[in-house]
Amino acid sequence: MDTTGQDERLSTAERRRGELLEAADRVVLREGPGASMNAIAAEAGITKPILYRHFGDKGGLYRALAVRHTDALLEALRAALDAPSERRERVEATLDTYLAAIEARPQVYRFLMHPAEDSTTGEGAFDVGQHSAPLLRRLGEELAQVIAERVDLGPESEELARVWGHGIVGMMHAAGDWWLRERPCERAQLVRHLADLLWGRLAAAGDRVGGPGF
Amino acid sequence: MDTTGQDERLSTAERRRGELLEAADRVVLREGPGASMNAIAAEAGITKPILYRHFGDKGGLYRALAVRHTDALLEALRAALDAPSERRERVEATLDTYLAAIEARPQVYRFLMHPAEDSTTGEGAFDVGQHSAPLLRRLGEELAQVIAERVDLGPESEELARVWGHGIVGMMHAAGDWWLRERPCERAQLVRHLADLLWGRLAAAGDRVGGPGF
DNA sequence: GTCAGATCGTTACCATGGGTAATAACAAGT
DNA sequence: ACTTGTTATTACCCATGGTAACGATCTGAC
Repeated sequence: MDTTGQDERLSTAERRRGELLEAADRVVLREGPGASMNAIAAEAGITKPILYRHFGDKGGLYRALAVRHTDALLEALRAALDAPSERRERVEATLDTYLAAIEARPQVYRFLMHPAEDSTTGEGAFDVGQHSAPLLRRLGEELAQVIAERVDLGPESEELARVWGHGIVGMMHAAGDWWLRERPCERAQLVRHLADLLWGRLAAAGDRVGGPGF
Repeated sequence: MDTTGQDERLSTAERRRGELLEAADRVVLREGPGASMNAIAAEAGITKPILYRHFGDKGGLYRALAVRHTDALLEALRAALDAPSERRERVEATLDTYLAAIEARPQVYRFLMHPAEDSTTGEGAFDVGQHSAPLLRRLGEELAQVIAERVDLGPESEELARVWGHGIVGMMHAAGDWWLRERPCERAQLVRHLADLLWGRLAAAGDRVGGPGF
């Protein structure tokens, strides 16, 4: 990713926009999603109105930021999804890619998923247009498409694929979120556990002594 | 009639707290999670400082509200989880209970899960202490416990159960969220699709023509 | 040279909304 | 009646998103 290099054929406005986004990124990474527009403007060496000229409102800025990171993550996931290996391996690779990403940059992840975080002064923190849902929905749709394209699911293929796409993404997200907080095991282990779940081990497992199992 | 309305002789702090919570509930249901403390106070027939005396800050109020609804939902889920039927049936009943709940009261659901919503004036909307994660984590832990208690998972039982608990809850949540937005099918159908996913149908399905499947 | 007009930028300001003194009613115990 | 503790109110602080009005600067045309 050549974010910093001086791009040749870009209008000054586009260049500026990129610079502003990077400044915003730094601030958000440092201060969390509650970063104020003033702080971002200061980091960029300018003042608020310019930010508003470029991004409309705070939601616009955050959306631009989110899109940027989401694109990067999606690209990585697509690579894992498109690898020429067996299905189980592919699923594990995808899960691992996602988890590795959120492990490597938890701040970015928290920004994308959990808009608010601190409440030092008196405001709580801003959500600004709910960018978490877009990311998850995008991932869900993407996965649904891959499933629909490649897995033979009979007549209800389309519908099933979408349900599964969103379901699996949600599973990955929730498990990852919990794992990131508690770190109860290695990443590889988590990946195996989740793949096992997807592979129907819950259905296959026997009941425990004392009654019918879940 | 003075400000409080029809109160006989009931000045207990707990009663008041309950009344305030109900007023807050009405406002949040009407105006969404972005409801201001002033609005809530007005609905309750009192003023801000009283709310702050009772709940500390906005996060406290919203947390109290969330706990209340979460408790109700959890109770319903526990009933489905504890039914004396077979595992698959139980899983379907639990999924259906959850989905029926969010279908019946989407406003409540959105409040619990998606803190922000509108941005009429100029602020975006407040998250206030992230009450969505607590709900999901609580559900995840609860389910993990049920799984660990009743399913025989071998040596890693504990760990597996927690991963699965959070994973399944996340799957349910994400799929439900998407379903609620797009309504692509009947609830029963969604339940079946999700249960199928949990039952390993993804692993069992064949590849589509043209290459290895996901 | 100088003037019109986009850009790019700043200061000063508004409105909203969370949160908190300072203070007023008012009940009861003495 | 005097004190005391609870309850509620008014009036305020202050941070933040968002904007209007104004200034600087660079470009090309005449």
